[in-house]
Amino acid sequence: MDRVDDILAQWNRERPDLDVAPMGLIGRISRLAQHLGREMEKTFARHGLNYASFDVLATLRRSGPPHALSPGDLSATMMITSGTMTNRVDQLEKAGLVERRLNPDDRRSFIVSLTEKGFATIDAAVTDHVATQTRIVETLAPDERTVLNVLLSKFLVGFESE
Amino acid sequence: MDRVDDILAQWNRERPDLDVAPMGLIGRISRLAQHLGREMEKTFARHGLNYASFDVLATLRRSGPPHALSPGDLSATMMITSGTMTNRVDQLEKAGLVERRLNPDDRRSFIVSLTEKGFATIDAAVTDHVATQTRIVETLAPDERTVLNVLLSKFLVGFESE
DNA sequence: GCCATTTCTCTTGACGTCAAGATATTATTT
DNA sequence: AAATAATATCTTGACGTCAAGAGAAATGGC
Repeated sequence: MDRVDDILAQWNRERPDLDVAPMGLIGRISRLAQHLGREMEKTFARHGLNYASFDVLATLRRSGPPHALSPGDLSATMMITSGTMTNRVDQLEKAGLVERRLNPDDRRSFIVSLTEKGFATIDAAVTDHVATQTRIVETLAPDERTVLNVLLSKFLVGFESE
Repeated sequence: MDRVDDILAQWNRERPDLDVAPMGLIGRISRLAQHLGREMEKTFARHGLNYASFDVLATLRRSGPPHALSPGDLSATMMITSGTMTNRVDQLEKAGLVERRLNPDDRRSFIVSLTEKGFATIDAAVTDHVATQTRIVETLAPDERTVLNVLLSKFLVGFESE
């Protein structure tokens, strides 16, 4: 029994002609994402980051050596527009966590690469981040997490294949 | 196999010391919420609304007659700050969808109520919205939706009880 | 009854995002 | 070789959100 149940009960009373069960499923995912996001932000803040900057640094870090990608490559995995990517890189460059270099092969584009400071920052942050996440998912039993992952993945593939 | 799996594989290669399974679960919920949100916005736009305005109108509508609540009551169910609520009501008032009236019982607060136009707008929008949601969740079989709901609810309660 | 505290809403300034368009470069066609 | 189309990034202006704090009114303790 969560707050979404209350919302559905209200709809059933006021609009009995509607089958609002799908609203429950989608509402739970949305609200959960909101709660999770806020919890994650706390961890990021401890390292002087926010979700946006963590996302960029993490993508560079996990891409492996030489920890450098173009803005286009970066935004491909991030569900954001090019303008947003420009802004994110600007902030990180000011903070000295990444560098923008010319791409010798294509002068339209740049290469965004982790600095030493950026590498150290993201390595510490991601360690902390995983610890936070591990604590959070302990609400669910291991086999529940497995089932949840399978269902979410199936749901997600429907969007990503479009 | 979704894009989150690719991300986890990268982390396993670059940071084998970390157990990133929790990141998969949380990442899927976040990405799904983002996809779902964008899909919902399309429906709202057809009725001249966005997520923010739909949310307010829907809360007033499902609260039942007289379809009126204070800004405080409204924001209690909406996970937003008071400043955000002020802005939302301002926009809706400009559009003629809600009215702000004095609360005779407490002169610190107002009563936000649906106008006739607001009522008609949200009734049409929510009908359309539920249709969209119904289509979206059809990716999953009915019993899969049931299981997913139970697990998400359990996860959600952990946050809401804090 | 009075004062401190709490409650409720609004204001301000900053931030992250997006859509649309501008600019520069590369790729393709003719 | 020139003209056209496609690509990669950045710029601009608008929007929604939040945190922090202000102002007004209600509440509780003395």
